[in-house]
Amino acid sequence: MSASNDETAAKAGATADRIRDAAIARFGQDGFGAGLRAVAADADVTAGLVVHHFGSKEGLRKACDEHVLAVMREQKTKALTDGTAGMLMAQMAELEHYAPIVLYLMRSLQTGGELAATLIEQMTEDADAYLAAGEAAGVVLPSRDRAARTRYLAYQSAGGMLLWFTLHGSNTDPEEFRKSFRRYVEELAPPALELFTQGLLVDRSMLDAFLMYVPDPPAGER
Amino acid sequence: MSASNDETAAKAGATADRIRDAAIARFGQDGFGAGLRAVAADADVTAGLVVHHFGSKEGLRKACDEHVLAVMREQKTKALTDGTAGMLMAQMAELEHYAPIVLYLMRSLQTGGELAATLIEQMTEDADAYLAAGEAAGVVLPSRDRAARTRYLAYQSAGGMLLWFTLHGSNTDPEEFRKSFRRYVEELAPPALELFTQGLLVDRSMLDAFLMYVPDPPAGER
DNA sequence: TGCGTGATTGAACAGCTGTTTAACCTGGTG
DNA sequence: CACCAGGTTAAACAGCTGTTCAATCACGCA
Repeated sequence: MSASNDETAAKAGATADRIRDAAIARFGQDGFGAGLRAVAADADVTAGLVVHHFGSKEGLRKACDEHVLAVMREQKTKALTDGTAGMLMAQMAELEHYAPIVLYLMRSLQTGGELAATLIEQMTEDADAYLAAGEAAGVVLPSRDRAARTRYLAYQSAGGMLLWFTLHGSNTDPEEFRKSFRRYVEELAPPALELFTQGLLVDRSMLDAFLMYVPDPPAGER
Repeated sequence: MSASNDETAAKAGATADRIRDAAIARFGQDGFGAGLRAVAADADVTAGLVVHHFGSKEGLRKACDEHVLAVMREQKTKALTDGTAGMLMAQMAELEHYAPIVLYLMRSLQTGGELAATLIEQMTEDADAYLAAGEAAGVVLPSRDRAARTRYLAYQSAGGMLLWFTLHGSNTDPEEFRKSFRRYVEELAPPALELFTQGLLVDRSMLDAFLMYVPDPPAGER
């Protein structure tokens, strides 16, 4: 009894999960404008069953968001960085298995919304901790406004990646997505590291010129 | 005769232009999923007239792209930079008048497509010339791979701005858009200039570590 | 064995989409 | 004046959208 109970519950949950996973993949590939019937067909069910399980299309997307968020939290513990360049590669390799979820995240960033805000908020928190540790260890230079610098770096790196995939991403094939991701890192990591290492300008004149227009961030109002 | 001829032609062209401008504004605010009837209503015409003038929705978008591109080219001559911080402000102030076009460009970046690719290509070219001039003038540090660095900077800055407006942009109101744009520059310009001035890392160890994984960009294959 | 509950389906719904068609109206031309 | 071209409109088209409804099916429970 309990066996068949579990089996039924498992099967029922399996169907809902299958629909959710199909929705994540389909939304990630075609955007959130994809129709319910397309998602349903991917999961070998009917459109009516999708709304039966998730109430509405918005409910389906909310379920997708929550699941992606759960996976992110689960993976976050493993991703505690150590600061070497090899870790970047390792993370990237691991990402390949989670390609649909990464694609969904990219589509969320592209569209906006709560998940996207949460994602970059979490990225900012992680980067802040990472940079603070680096600063304490003496490998990262101190900043006039560390929070502002972290936010800047988070927006730039996430936005740059988003733009890259918006322009060069063959979002239909996860295999192509994997290649595109590797090319992105290979092409943009060297100049990024060079910029982080040596900067761009030879002196402080432009920085000082701009600081004359705006008050010092930590001092002024707010 | 010629007067009424011109008047007729002007009126006819004016209607098509009015539809195009309405489409630019509407697409910029609601995205390219906006319906033809919404665009038509904004221009006080019928949906049928829109397709009569532009053939199809894709034709309408193509006309919008071309017009935006033309405005960009026209404005490009004025925007020849001089390298001071004040020029950034001036450009920004001028942008406020072109808010619908800037919004349309942002939406193009968000959606992808030919215009978006052309936009960042042009940004890259401009930045490359700008950086080369700065390098020659001795205010910009040389790079291991100047093209890669330029591409990196273009993607990062454009993508960061895109992401900013995707998350914080009240894309309905052009007034709100203006405020959002100012806040973006005020919040992100200081850390950007700081990064450009002093870099982020204290030494070359991370750069050297990464360069062990990939061949030197100018030397290796390609 | 029968009851009942939940998964699942197919059909129908109203509303929107881009596009087509026929008619209308206005203004310039022969 | 008649005529034709082109701007403009309202209506209709097929197709898609999310959602609803009734019916069917399978299975656990008493």
